Amino acid sequence: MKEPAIDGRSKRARSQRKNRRQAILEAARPVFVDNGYHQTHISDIIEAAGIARGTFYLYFDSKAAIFAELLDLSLDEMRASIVGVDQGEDAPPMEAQLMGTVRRLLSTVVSNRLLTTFLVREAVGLDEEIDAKLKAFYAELITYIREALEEGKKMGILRDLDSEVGAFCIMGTIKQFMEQVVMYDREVPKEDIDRVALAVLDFNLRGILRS
Amino acid sequence: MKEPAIDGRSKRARSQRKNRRQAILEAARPVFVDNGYHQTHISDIIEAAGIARGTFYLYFDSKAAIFAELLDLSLDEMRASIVGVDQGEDAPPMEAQLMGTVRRLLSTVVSNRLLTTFLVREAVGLDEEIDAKLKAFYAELITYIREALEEGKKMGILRDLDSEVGAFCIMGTIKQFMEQVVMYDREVPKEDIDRVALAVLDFNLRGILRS
Amino acid sequence: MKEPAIDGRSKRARSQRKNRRQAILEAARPVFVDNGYHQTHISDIIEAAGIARGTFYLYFDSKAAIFAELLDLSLDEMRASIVGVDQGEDAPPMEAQLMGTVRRLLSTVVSNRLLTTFLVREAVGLDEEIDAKLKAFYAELITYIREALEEGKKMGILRDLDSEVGAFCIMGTIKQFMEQVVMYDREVPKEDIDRVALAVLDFNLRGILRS
Amino acid sequence: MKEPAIDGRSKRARSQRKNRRQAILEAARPVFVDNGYHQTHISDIIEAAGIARGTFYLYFDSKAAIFAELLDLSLDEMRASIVGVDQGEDAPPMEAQLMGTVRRLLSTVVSNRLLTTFLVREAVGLDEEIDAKLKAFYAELITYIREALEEGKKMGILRDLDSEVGAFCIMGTIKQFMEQVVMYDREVPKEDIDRVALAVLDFNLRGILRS
DNA sequence: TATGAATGAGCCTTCATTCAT
DNA sequence: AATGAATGAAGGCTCATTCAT
Repeated sequence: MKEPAIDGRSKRARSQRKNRRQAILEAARPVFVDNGYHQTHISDIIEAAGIARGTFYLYFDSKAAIFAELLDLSLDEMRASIVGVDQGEDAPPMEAQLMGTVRRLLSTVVSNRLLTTFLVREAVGLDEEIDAKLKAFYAELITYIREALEEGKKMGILRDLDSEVGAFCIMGTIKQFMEQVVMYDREVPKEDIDRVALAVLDFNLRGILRS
Repeated sequence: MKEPAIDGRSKRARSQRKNRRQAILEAARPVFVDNGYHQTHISDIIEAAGIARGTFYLYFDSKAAIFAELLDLSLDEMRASIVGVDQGEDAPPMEAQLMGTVRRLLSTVVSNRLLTTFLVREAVGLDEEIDAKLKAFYAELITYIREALEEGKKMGILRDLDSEVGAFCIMGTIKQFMEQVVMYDREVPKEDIDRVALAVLDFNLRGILRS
Repeated sequence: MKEPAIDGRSKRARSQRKNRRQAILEAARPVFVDNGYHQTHISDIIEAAGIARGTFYLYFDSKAAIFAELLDLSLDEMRASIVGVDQGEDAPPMEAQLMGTVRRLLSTVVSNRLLTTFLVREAVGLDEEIDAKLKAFYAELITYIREALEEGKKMGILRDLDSEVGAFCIMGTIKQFMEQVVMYDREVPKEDIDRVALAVLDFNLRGILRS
Repeated sequence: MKEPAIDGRSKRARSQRKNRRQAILEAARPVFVDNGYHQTHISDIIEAAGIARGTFYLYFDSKAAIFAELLDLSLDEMRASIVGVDQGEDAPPMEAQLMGTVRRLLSTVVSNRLLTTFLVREAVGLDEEIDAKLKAFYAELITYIREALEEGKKMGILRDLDSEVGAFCIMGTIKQFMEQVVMYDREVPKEDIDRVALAVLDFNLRGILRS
């Protein structure tokens, strides 16, 4: 008869613990984005989260730890916006799929400026571990693009270009798009996004030369 | 007869002063590149330069100041590797000029990894002033590219794309190239550079689609 | 008929409370001995005792309080191993009594290393109150010895030495013995103890000079 | 011609540096003695030394480091007050030599209460390294005493006792003497010291029994 | 001009204790 | 009585900058 009480308490506790963690994470994110990693102090985070100094350390090991976690969350959100190209028979045409991916990616970027800021401005050169994560993420992305390119070549859709170089060029156009979004932090209307996403895709598909 | 002597002396003094500054700058650059801005301490710089602590502050106002100056130098080197597209009558064809610029740019990047590291990894989010400089540089570059694109369109060489988007896409491919160079800091043979430079140019000109 | 029940309940409660206290004390002792006062944290104690943080403070006012209590227990155990020298007519000879005391003391020390560690290594310079307790205990011991010495002199058994100095010298030999035991925390066989106890007694009785 | 100037400067600097170190050490010693290691904060030391926080760290790596150095100094002072027993032919009689050593030791102890406090009250259980130093010192001392005892036995001056036990008993009487001095920190007149030193020596030589 | 000793604001982290449940 | 999340004071150490020589 005691068990349920204990369970209840600990369940509540566990849930609250999760909430608290979540709340601190959410409070910390904009602080990091606004001030940068080095100019963000634990004081800023706990003030934003409305908690005491010690409380912070109940949930996170260190400043680096909470930052790494935020970065992971961001990377996962980005990953989720990319889905593998479907190569099945009835799959939509490759071009449409790529368009979808680019559009989704750019949408994610635009609708989550905090995340983007992390990826392009904050998380570089801070820490071995953090650097490694970013590097891995980008490598992952480039591999994904390269494989899509090779598949496209095999299918005869794409011309015979250097997949490696092609992949990082595409990667570059996407990252630059992210930069632009972060840099001019005005609201971007949906139509604009669509227009730009299309233009970026168009650029990548056909280049700048008059055919 | 004294005046000239004095002049001479002060000229020599001024020149020595300039040399000293230069020497400190050159000593500091690799330190910043290797350790990153925050992990570079004044101690590291003065040790590398072989000067005393106080001496450093005779030549530079602060750590941020010497960094900003190094950044400026880097940006100028980059600028020097880009020359305006010649629109005169006897000018070489636009395509050749663009190719030349890209090739020069990538060469500069490769032959000066320190500089590149600065631009892509170090100088971001450190300081309002520094950020502004970088932002201005990239804006400048994008403007330059956009104008070249518009010129190309007017001349009928380029197709009718969104110059704005086209410009930042090209910018993105170049920056990504820089990243790759920095990331894999192995020696890159000249032929490889040329090959990749060509591939990047090709990508930008023709995209990935089979025509 | 209710009253007794209530009494019974509260008696049981009181008894449980006492048990809990006892359990915490016993759990804390080895922790303090192993880690030292400052390296022992409340976390260590409650983990060892299997109780919650708050529970600890239901039974003890503070870390210093539980430590002081442990020290008191240790001191009492030590005191119990010393009994007054019997000066009655049919009492065993003084020498035998002293021998007994020393032997008992050393035995206590050896069989209770935790206790000993407390007395010689931990409980020094921590706290005014704790220091005072130790000081009082040792003063008590010295007084006891001094009085025994004076009695011995009166009885003509002992030579005419400075009782004060003699007392603290004996005290010193005992404490050093304790140190040795603590320092080399290997198991010491009973015979060894006896041999060393005898040697210590012999030293104190006859000194080192060839008579 | 520059060399002397530089030398002069650096010599002065080095000398001042030494003085500063010395000054900080001397300022820190009583602070440690009065407050104990854990209750001594860097703030206390720099206040006592009249220096800034950072200055402290120019001369010492950490709080533990300055403490260890003070301990070393104390141990060396103690060592210096002990000289090997001279076993040459014309050497003064062994007994006189021992008496000299004991007297010197006790004198050192009395005239340097700070030092003694370190040895008996402060430097225990603080730190692996510090503990090791103390342990080594006492082991050294015991070895010294034991060898002297064995020599004495060989020479027929001392009776056939257990040298090991004898050594630590003597050690114990000395340490206890130190304790007493520290505990009652009143001024002790020279005659008293001599009287007590004699009494301690007498105790160790002849024990308490009427021969 | 050059030196390098001195400065001190600032920051992360720990941990004994409290208190709402 | 028991729990454990929350608290916040406190402290050791760093490092860019200053300044007397």
